[in-house]
Amino acid sequence: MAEAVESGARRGEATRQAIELAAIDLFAELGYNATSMRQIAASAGIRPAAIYHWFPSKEAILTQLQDDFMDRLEEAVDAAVAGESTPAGELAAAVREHVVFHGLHPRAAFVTDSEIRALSPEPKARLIARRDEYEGMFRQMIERGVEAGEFEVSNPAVASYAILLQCTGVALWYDPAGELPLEVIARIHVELVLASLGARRNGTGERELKN
Amino acid sequence: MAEAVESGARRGEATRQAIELAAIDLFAELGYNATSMRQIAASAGIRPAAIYHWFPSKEAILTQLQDDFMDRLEEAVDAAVAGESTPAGELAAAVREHVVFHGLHPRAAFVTDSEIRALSPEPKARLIARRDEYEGMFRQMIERGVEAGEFEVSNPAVASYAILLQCTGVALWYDPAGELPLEVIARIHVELVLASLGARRNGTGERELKN
DNA sequence: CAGCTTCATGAACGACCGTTAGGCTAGTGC
DNA sequence: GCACTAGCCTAACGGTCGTTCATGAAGCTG
Repeated sequence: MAEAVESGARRGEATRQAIELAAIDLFAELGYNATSMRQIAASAGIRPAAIYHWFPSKEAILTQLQDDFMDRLEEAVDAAVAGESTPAGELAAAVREHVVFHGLHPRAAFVTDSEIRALSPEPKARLIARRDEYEGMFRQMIERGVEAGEFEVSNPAVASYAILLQCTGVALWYDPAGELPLEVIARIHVELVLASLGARRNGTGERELKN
Repeated sequence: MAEAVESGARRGEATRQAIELAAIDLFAELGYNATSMRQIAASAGIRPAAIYHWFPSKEAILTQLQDDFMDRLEEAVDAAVAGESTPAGELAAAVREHVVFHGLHPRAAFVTDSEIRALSPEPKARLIARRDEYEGMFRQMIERGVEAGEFEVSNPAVASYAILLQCTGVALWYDPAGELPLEVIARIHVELVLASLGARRNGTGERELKN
């Protein structure tokens, strides 16, 4: 017994995860540039030099976190959309999943969003391209909804920006210990989004408006 | 004649403005923590030590910029709302002005929003309180609109978060050289917001939906 | 011109940064 | 038991940071 992590113990891959967890919390709280490798190491229970056994640089930690977040976000939203057949149904499912995912991983979401500018040109361009592609998925759902007569909106691009901004922002204010469960918050956002697009409320699987 | 700013010239208050302008651009582009006093000084055409004649610290520059932005934003929105008589009219005017103001001052908006965490506890609490108060103004307009039967919304607090996030986000993507004029973007957001709240389109001064 | 204030300078301080070099040690493969 | 590697360490590197200090030119006041 007693495999407890002692001072100086070797933990292998567990160390890598400890580094990532420490980095996500510190980056989210202090910002990437205000966080030092020494802080990350201390929070992970190792010495600064040990980080370089797992990551080639500080920036590599950041890009790893951001790539992981985008991977899992895209996977979750793709899966949610796959079960729908109409543009309105797809968008409702995508919005719901986007909100829930951001509520479950607020720090990773925040770090991915707000630390884009901390990246050097190449990874920066890569991440921006990924987010543009993700936004394009929402815009296309809106455009298809307009063509199908399900939505009525002046400008699908502006609408997609507005939708993603308000839903992503849930990561900024949602409190797991607060009054509103995440599922309720997600449902409210689906209502707001569909209403903003002038969606008819018929057969999209939506519940009643009143609480 | 020739009062041109030479190397080593004394510019008095103009130096203060040069520092603020340089800081706003650099903070917005690189982030507060990634921007050095030496960069600000170089961009303002002075030596680092001269900054300390106008500001007691680096953080004081940031708080000055943030306070100025909030002052002018509140003033602009208050003035816009003052001319309206119904909750829906007030909210429409507030959204319009909020969007326009953020489109006109995107860097200041971005610095105010995203560098809250760079502040030390006391100024941080002050700025958060100010933003909470500003958000409360929007929430109250929504609540009054619900009471007056003009809006239909599950949760006014969540709605106000959603509205402010999508409108504030305009500062992140609006391009003055792009296709859409700021006034059009503002109008689209008024449409989206009013629609999301289930507002009736009667006598709120709104134009037609199409185009 | 004398005295004072304003505005800016060059030089330097101690602190902390990301990163690296090199060594120790526990565990594995033979 | 011996070589080898993975994992982590201590120590230190060169560099940059925010800030301070002493100094002085320029301009106002009398």
